[in-house]
Amino acid sequence: MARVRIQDVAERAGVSTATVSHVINETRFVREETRLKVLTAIEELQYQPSAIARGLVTNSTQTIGLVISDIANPFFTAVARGVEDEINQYGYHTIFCNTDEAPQREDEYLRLLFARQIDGLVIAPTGVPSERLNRMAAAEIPIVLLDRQMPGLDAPLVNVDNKHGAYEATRYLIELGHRRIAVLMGLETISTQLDRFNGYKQAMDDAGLGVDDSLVVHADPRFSTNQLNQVVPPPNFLTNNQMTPAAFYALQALLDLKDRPSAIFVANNQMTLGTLHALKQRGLCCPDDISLISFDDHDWAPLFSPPLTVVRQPTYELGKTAASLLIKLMTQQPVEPLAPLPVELVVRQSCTRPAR
Amino acid sequence: MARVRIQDVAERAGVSTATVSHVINETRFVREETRLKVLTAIEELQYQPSAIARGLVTNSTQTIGLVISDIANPFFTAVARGVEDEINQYGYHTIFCNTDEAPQREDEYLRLLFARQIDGLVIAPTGVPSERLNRMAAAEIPIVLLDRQMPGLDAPLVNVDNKHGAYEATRYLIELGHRRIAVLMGLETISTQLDRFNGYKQAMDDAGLGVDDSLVVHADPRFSTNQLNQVVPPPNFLTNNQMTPAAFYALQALLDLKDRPSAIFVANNQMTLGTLHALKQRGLCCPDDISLISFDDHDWAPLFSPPLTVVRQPTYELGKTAASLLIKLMTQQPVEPLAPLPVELVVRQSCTRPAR
DNA sequence: CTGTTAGCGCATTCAA
DNA sequence: TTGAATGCGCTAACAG
Repeated sequence: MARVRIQDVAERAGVSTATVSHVINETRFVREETRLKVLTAIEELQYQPSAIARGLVTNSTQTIGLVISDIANPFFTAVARGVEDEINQYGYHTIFCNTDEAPQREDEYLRLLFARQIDGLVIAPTGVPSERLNRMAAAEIPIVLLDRQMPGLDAPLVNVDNKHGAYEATRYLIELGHRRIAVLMGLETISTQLDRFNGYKQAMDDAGLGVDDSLVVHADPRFSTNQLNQVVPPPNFLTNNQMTPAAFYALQALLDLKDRPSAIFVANNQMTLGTLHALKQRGLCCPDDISLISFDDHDWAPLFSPPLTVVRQPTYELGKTAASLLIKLMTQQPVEPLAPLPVELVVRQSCTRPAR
Repeated sequence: MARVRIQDVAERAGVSTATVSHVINETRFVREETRLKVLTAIEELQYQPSAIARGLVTNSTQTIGLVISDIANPFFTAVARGVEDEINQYGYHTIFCNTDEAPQREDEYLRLLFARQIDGLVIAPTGVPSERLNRMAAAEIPIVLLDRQMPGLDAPLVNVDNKHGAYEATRYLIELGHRRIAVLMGLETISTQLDRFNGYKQAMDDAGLGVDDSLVVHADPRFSTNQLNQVVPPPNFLTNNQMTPAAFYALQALLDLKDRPSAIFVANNQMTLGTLHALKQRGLCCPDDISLISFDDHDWAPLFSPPLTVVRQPTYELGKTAASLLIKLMTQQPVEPLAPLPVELVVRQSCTRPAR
């Protein structure tokens, strides 16, 4: 079944293709009578204009790219849904790209998105400087940075108040009486992780505690499962996200410490999962043996044992806001810098006063 | 900065556009010397062929559509990631569409996907007969049904063994000694839900228990929060998925029963969340007051209180398989019907022998 | 071994 | 108030 073209409609309606085009796009006046003829023909033929052909001539595809780390990461699925919902209202479609934090994958996706002539881009960059991203900016493709800063790139950023959230989390622990507070961080190239570390540091400094380097743990997703197999049997995770096992392994040394910390601040939800499994495997009880507070809430958190105390961030809104900003950029509306979205401490039961 | 075109490359390399096209696509022999000239020009100009223009002439876009209910549903995010990973290996991109189970949204998305000339479609249909979907099939767009059957549509289905999984879950409860076993189902238009109900029914029948209609609960997502506001204060869910509150409300009558069931089989993960919140709000303890088994596992499940006993389904593989089937369809390879993917009972601690 | 040219399906300028 | 003709950037005959 061959595709119905605009010319088929024109012939059936007894008009020119120009007229058909104009009634479809409402781009110049057409006499009501002929307009109806055209509309009827369209209906009868079930005509659907080709977005491809249209894109070629208008130089716009009504498509945006969304480059994130991993759609299976609950944080990003909520964000993605926010982007999608907002952008759809304006007739745009989204191409999803999972980088898994690999700069090379990021680059490859950007190449493809450019080839596909996207009208705009929302990206949570891996953080590694990207020549291609700069070129896209130079080619005047509207870009919005999502969640993470990208030094050297002149694009608006939509993020949450990471530093403040981390500060509040840490201060909460301090107020409960904790002194030895560990922090579990992910990749340092990600500005979000740095911001959260700085919030932690500030709170420790403000309390006169300072940062004990032995309590700062970095989870490295490249540190694969195999390397520690002999030491600790790895739990089976369904997700193929490397951040979770990385956290699991990174924590082993910390938990081996004679002078174990009494509390830990975990800087994202994927690492929280690894942390909980590590505690469980050692038979450590949270919060009795160790208090736990983590960044990012979700619907399951209150059902955990114990219910998780978290810093909640407005994930869905983050996505919506980024998309809405991109719309403005794409329609040449003025855009001013945005304040970070507020976060909120949600106290449940995974933190308690330290023993003794 | 104007876009670099194939002609710019041709001029710079001192050849025709045809030659440039052929070295890019390796579609006819080009003398090594000229080939290098072209490659150099491409490199120097940072030339990126326009996928749009190419699509117009080749009548293929290297894009597929993925129509699901909600990317924020953990089941579908895993599936989506599977589809994405597989399809990317073959150079295809994915446009995601969330129907939220609304036939109207489904229709609108299908319209847009058709306009965008997708090369193939993976769809978990709402189940409502779709004229447009049939037309797409008639237009010979390769289609793979994901997870759910669509009567009247001649397209291969990739699903899991829902009936068997539900059977095993129910039999497990029966073997524990339960007699009054409730089932919580979602929309009846979704074949998956029906299959699971049938598995439940079969197990009950085989055990000589039969199905007690008062223990069959249907969660209806259209039954919005407002309608029961006065009766029960709704919990605040972060997700905007309606299935979760729907389950929460649907369960109220069941839990009000004088002769409450001693166990419940919940037919998907979104409803499990609502169920757990409903139990929690009433101060009902699982598994002491009521045993719970549900369909679909995830990484958080073992960390719950209690750790959830579930029927695990291979979500990621489901997506991969669907995509791989679509690839075959799109490349005219022969395709034979696929057996449902196997599921697995994962026993944790949310089920116990009934009291007394 | 390479170049010329005709469209792909549409929006849009210029004429009428 | 409408039509004819041009070209978006590319691939694929056809020609040489």
